[in-house]
Amino acid sequence: MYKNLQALVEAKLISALAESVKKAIYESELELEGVPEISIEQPREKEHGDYASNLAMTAASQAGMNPRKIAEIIVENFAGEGVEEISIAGPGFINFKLKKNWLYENLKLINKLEADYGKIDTGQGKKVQIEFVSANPTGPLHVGHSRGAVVGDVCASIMEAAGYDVEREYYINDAGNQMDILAESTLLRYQELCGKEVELPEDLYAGDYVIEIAEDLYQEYGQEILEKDKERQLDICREFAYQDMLAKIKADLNKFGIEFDNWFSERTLHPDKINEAVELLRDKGYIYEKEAALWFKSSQFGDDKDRVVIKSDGSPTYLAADIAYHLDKLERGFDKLINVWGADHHGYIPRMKAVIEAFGYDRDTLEIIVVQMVNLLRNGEKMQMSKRAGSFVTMNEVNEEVGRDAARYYYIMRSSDSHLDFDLELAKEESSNNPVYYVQYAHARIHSIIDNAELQPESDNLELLTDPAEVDLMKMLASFPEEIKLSAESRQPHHLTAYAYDLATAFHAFYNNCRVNTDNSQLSGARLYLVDAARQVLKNVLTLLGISAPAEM
RNA sequence: GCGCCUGUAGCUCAGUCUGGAUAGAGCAACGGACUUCUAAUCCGUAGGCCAUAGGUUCGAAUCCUAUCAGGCGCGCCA
Repeated sequence: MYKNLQALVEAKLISALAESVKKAIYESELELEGVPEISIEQPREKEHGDYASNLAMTAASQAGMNPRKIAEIIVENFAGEGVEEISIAGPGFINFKLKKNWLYENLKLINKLEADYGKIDTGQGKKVQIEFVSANPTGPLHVGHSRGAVVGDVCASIMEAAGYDVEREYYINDAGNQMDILAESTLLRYQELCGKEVELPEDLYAGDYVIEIAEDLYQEYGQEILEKDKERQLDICREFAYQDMLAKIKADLNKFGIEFDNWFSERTLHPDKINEAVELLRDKGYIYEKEAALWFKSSQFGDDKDRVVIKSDGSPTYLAADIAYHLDKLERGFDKLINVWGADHHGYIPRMKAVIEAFGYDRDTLEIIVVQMVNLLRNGEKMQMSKRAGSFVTMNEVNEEVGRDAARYYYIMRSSDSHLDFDLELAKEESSNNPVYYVQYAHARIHSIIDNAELQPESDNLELLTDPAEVDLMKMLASFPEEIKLSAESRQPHHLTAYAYDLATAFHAFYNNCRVNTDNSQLSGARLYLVDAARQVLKNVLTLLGISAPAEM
C-alpha cells in the first residue's frame, strides 16, 4: 500500500515530464543527449500552481534554445494524468495545477492508516543507535542537558517513523576521577551532618544536591561510616551517591517522557575491554609509545594531532574508554551510530571519527548531532549559572515550572545548529504567544466540533471540499509523510514543530472560513471527514514529538 | 593562531543540505472580525543593503573565496 501519496504524485509528474521530453527528442523538436535530471518543486506563490519545474531553463544551454521555447515544446508533448492545468511562466517555468482527486484519496488514506499515517519505509529497517544525554552521574541533569535529551529522543522517534530500527542508549560515565570527587564531596557533607566542622575545598561539588545525598546516606547508616577507614568511607559514599544520582537522573528523564533501551556503564569497559581495544589498534599499527605514554595516531585520519590513550602512569584516558565503547557499539552490528553532543564537545568529533576509521569502518558510520547551547532567560534577562558554584537550574525545575509539553516543544523548535533562547515566562504563558498551545488548541477544537456533530464523517462527497481553506488544509495533511522524511534524513526535529504549527494554522484558517456542522448534510459529512483527518494528523505529529494532544483546553 | 556553529524585519527565528519567480512566520505596533462548532482563533496594514566584499551563472539568502562580528572548543580533564 502507498504510504506517501504525495511522493507518488510527484514521481508520476516527473516521469510524465520525462516522457514528454523523450517524445520531443524523438520527434527532433529538441536536441538533447538524453532526458536530463528532472526536479519539481512546490512554488511559494499560489498563482504558480501546485508544482513547477525549471526543466526548460536547465536544458536551455545544451539544447541551444531559449527556455520559454523549450517549455512550449515540453508542454505540447505533455500527456500526464491528474493535471488540470499546465502553463509556462516567468523565465521558463512550467507550472502545473493538479486535479484534487489525490487530496481526497489522501484523506481516505489517513482514515485507514490512523496512527500509522505518516510512517514511511525510507529507513529500510536499518539498525541505528542513538546515544544521547550520557551525563556524568555526579549531579542532577541541568538545563544544558535538556535540549540534547529532547533532540535525541525526538530524532529517535522520527527515525522510527521513517522506518529505521532505532535503539536509544545512555552512556554512564561512572568511572574516572569525577566519581572520586563526588565521593569526597558526599563524605564531607556526611561528616558535616555528623557534627564535624568541615570546610569545602574549591574543587569539590558544592551543590545542595550533595547535601541531600548525604542526608539519605545518614538516614541509612547513621554515624556508622565514621568508624571505617578513609578508603572504605569513600567507597561507601561513592557507591551510595552514584546509585542515588543515577536513580534521580532516570526518574527525571522518565518524567520528561524519555526512556532508554539501554544504559551502558563505562565501568564495564575497565580494564579488559579498554586493553583489548587498544591492543586491536596497536595490531593495526595505530598505536605508538612516546614519553612513557601510549598514543593513538588519530592525525592519520584527519585529526589535528595524535591523542594519548594510556597515560604515563598507566591509567587510560577518557578517550581510551570511548574507543572501547565505540568498538563495542560497532560490534553490536548497528548500521549507523548517532551521538548527540553539546556544542562544547564538538572538538572531539575528528578523533572519534578517526577511531571509527581506524577500526576499518566508514567514518560516516558515526554521525554526531551537535546541539548548540541554551540560554535560559526570564523576562528577557539571561540567567547565569555555574556548575562549580552549584548555581544551576536543573532540567526538572524547568520542566515543573513550564510543563512537559511546552518544555519539549521549546527545546526542539529551533534548528540544533542555532543557539536557543529559552524564556521561562514565555514558555509558561498560556496564550497565543505560545506555539505549543496554539497547536494543541487546534486539536482540542476539532474534538469540540466532532462532539457537537450530529452526523458521522462521510467520504462519499469529498469533491465538495473545494474552498481554498479546505484545499490548503488537505495539502498540509498530504505533506506529513514527506515532512517526516525530511526531518529524519536531516536529523532535525525542528522541521516537525514547524510543520505542526503550519498544520494548526491551516486548520484555524479553515475553522474561521468553513463551518462544519451545517444544515447541508452532504457538505457537513465531508467536512467532518476532513476535520477528523486533521485531528488524526495533529495527534500523530504531537505524539511523535512526545507532546500530549488534549481533547479539550 | 587553528577548528566548528551563528549573523535574514525592532525582537525570536524559518528558508541554506538539493540555487529559481515578488525572501516568510511568530512576538511587538496599528486597523478590523465573536446572536454561529472553543476569540488560546482569524483577516488586514506597516516593517528587509538576507553581516560586508568579491566570484561562479540565464538566475544567489542559498554554492565558492576573503573579511568582520558573536558563541563554543583546541589537556597525559571528563
